[in-house]
Amino acid sequence: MMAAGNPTIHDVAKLAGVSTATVNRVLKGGYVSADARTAVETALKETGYRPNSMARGLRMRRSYTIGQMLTEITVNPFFANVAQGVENAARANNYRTVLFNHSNDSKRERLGIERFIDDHVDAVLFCTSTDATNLALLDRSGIPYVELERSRTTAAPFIRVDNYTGARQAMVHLVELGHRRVAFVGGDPAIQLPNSRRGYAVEEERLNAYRDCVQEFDLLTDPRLVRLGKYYSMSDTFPGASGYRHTRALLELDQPPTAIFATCDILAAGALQAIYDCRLRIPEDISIVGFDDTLAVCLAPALTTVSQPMARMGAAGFQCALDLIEGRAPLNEQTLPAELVVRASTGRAPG
Amino acid sequence: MMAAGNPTIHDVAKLAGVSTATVNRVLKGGYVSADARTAVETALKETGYRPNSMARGLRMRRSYTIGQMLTEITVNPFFANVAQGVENAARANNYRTVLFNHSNDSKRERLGIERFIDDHVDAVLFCTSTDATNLALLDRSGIPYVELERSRTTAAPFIRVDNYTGARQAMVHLVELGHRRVAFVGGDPAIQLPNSRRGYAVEEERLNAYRDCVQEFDLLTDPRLVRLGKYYSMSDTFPGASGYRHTRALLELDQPPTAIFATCDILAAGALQAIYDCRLRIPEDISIVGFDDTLAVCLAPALTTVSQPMARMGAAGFQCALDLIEGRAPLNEQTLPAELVVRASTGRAPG
DNA sequence: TTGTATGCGTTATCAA
DNA sequence: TTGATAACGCATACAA
Repeated sequence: MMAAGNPTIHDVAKLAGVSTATVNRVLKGGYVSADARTAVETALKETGYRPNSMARGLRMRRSYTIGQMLTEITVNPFFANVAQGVENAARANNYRTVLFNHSNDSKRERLGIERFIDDHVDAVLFCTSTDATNLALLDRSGIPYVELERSRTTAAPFIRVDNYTGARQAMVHLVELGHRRVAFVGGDPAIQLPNSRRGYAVEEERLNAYRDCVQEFDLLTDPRLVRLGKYYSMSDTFPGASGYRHTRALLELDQPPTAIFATCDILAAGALQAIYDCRLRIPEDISIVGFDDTLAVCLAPALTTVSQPMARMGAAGFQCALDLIEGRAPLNEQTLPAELVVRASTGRAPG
Repeated sequence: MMAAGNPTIHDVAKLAGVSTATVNRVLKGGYVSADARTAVETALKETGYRPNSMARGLRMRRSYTIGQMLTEITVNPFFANVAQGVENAARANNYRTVLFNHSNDSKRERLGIERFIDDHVDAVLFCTSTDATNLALLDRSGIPYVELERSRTTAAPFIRVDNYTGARQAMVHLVELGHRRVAFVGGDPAIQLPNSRRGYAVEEERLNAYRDCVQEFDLLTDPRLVRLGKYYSMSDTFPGASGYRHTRALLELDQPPTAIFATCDILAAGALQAIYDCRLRIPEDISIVGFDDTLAVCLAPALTTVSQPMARMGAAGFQCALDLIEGRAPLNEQTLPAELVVRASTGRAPG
């Protein structure tokens, strides 16, 4: 029924008794007589013809592939969710995606970008990039890119989340529950990789929201309540180890906090373990809010957290990339909202 | 310095003053004079030439791409870990991978396979496949495939994990801690998708290990202690919801178990929530063991679990695929060990 | 309305 | 040791 290998457009043409140009016309739309059309259509069915994407890519000088550079899909589910959002949008537009995880290693990222260039990806999406000089490689190859979550450059479109407002919701929620001694466990703006000059840094926004709320609602001010570090570790066996350590330290304070705002679910997971070890009860003894909404539903108790629109961010990123590919000019910056999801880890302040 | 677009092998040839054939020879190895070689090498450097993978793929009738069909990367971290293992092995062999998630929907899987065929992937890896008739599509296109974790066919290479021995370790561990009333919360062999005739089914193996140990160690036999269902739900907001429900039911028994073997970390996460709600203490009041080692380290308390060699499984799967592609005959079946990791959720039986 | 012919960038055969 | 050339499968300009 079928020759060796997959049928080509030539096979279809021969079977239908027309030229490849005619087959192409019924495929892509164009002037075709009714007779020719039906002949081609039956031939199409008979052969089960499917175009060869490499040949098409070569001819069209377009691979219909976009590269996704991720920090590390296995370490934080955040990335899997973003990737999924990109993937779905891409599929819907007949695009495929190729992933690469750089593990926050700029050299690895460079390798990945070179791979992407070899693959002739039509664009690349970063979530997130480590280094502006790597991005320059893409500029040199004329490959457009967009940045998600964090940005290293001001030229490329940037999809961000409103971390400030999201973090603020978390704090307001705690204040409304009567908490006045609230700790912050989160990313250290200082140790983050060099950012662009856009003026938004994930860490700063979250920390600023905390500090502003401490002021505004006249909460307890104590520098020991603010614990900065990394969101998760690539090297520890447990990525949330630092959340654990910070929380242990907080609980050993003469006056421990009644609530902790851990600005990443992974950090919050570590915090939950520390609290468990100290035999404290959540939320009766202490409340905790996370950020991201990744692990949150899986933890015990289910975590109140600031939910990031991961899939939407991915989809928006893909749309920007497609605009760039097709010569349209996307917004240089888009801000998506984050929203507090209240679950079981927050309650009225004790005492 | 560089013309529009990426440099081609022609650009290199012209710059070096040789033919493309000579450039190809220095690239791929062959008889080249010292003079020509140095000329080409400098031209290579100067242009920053990188071969066009689509042109190569077209010419070689090989895409250097393998398709990865996953159940759903965002629902169970298991898949992200397997995918990562595949990815790393693939990169090391100059292969790239393309992912597709079917969400246990056989129609979606079919769509994905058709995509893979269009992409002319050289092979596909399933983790896991839903339907043997979908696999037949690949047979028809002459695309080899391998199955990971579960198999629907006996023809394709199959990489499996020794679930029986893994589960047995968990049970023995509990027995050694003095538990005699042990519950099983796990997958129902009956509701699983139709399996191949290989005689191993993940669910059966785990359940059999449980049952054998109950017999062998003379543990309490009570049908109410065995709770079967799905490992995780795609539709609930919390994939571990059924673990929660089963555990609640178990705790309401007149004689609740002193230990629960939940054969998936997601199920175990639900169990932990139920136990937390009931204000029981782990492991003082009740012990719990999971399976997979995905969420385990993140839970409170850190979960004792049977660790699956996810990355190894992915790497082995890729190796099989490569063997198939290059005409070697890989083992038809490979069994990888699973190993108990003891953490904080298991302790001596109370009382 | 249809067919012919060419090129996309590689690889590899063959003749020189 | 080297270069001209053909072919992979598709899309399309141009001719008919």
